[in-house]
Amino acid sequence: MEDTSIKELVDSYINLTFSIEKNSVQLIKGQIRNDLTNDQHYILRYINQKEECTSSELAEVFHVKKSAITAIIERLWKKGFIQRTRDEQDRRVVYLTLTDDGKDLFQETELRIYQLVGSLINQFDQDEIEVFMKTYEKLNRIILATKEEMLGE
Amino acid sequence: MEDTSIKELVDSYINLTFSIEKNSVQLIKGQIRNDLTNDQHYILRYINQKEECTSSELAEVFHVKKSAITAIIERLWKKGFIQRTRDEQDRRVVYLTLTDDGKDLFQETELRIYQLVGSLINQFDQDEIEVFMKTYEKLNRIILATKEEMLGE
DNA sequence: AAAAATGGTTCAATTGGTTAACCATTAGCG
DNA sequence: CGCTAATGGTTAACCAATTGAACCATTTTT
Repeated sequence: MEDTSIKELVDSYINLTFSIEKNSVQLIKGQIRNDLTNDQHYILRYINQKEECTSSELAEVFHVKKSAITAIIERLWKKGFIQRTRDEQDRRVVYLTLTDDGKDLFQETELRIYQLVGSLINQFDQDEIEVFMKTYEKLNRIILATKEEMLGE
Repeated sequence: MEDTSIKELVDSYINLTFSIEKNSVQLIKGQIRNDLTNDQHYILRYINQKEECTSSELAEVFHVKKSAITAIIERLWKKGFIQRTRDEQDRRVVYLTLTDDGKDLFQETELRIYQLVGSLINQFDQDEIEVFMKTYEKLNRIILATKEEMLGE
């Protein structure tokens, strides 16, 4: 492949990614209760699907420092969506879980997000979806590999 | 398609998107000078490729309020990357352009981002890329249409 | 000429992020 | 055993990004 077409390809990819990302964020925000941000919902999701979830784990998955997680958890805790329980075996550890309120809010919001994303996906046909997801997964693997390579494992 | 497989599909899509997005942001951040954020670079890019760029336009494209743009532009202006010139025809309007420093910084950073994205894309073969980009474009169109539909055109 | 709309800015408040210092607790090792 | 790492989490100072509301200056509309 010559340089010009690679250049154009990268160009399209960057522009498409930008557009899809910005507009998706907006669409998702439309499904989330007004006093919660998208990332706050994603954090509820992560805690919900984890058996035992800690701040350190969240910091790693969300690619931010632990102190940032502390602040976010504090806000969600103040709103009554999250519980903190100390591990009695290792008293440094604090486990995060959703309260009943937190679970209710999460389920309700998640349903709406699933309906939204489902309605987007439904506009593609089976073949398209399969091929796309396969490449999308490969892209994910390549990005992860590149990241580990660049940031030193 | 039955509900369970749609549910799984939406699940994979959401998780993949999350992972790709978070990790891409990190990779891109690695290509950008330390005193600039990713979005600041994207704003330099947008201004660079536009003939005449205004705050209102940026606010629309980046899906934030004009006051947020004012703040970002102010920071970029303080660093000497951006110029503001009043339109003498319509004295309400302020045109944004890159200074020479801004252009230099932008070109240099953009080159590194293109190399990064190019190296990712190069790990796919021609067919994969073509099919993926086609579906990716369709996804973009569908998201835009859905957005207009939901937010009332 | 008066009223409405437009393009930008300012300001207070909230959220999210970093760095650095710190506390409590546990793990490792001579 | 006891001192030193290391670990998990919090706190505080600081900055960037964002919103909403009020506002200024300048067109546009009526």
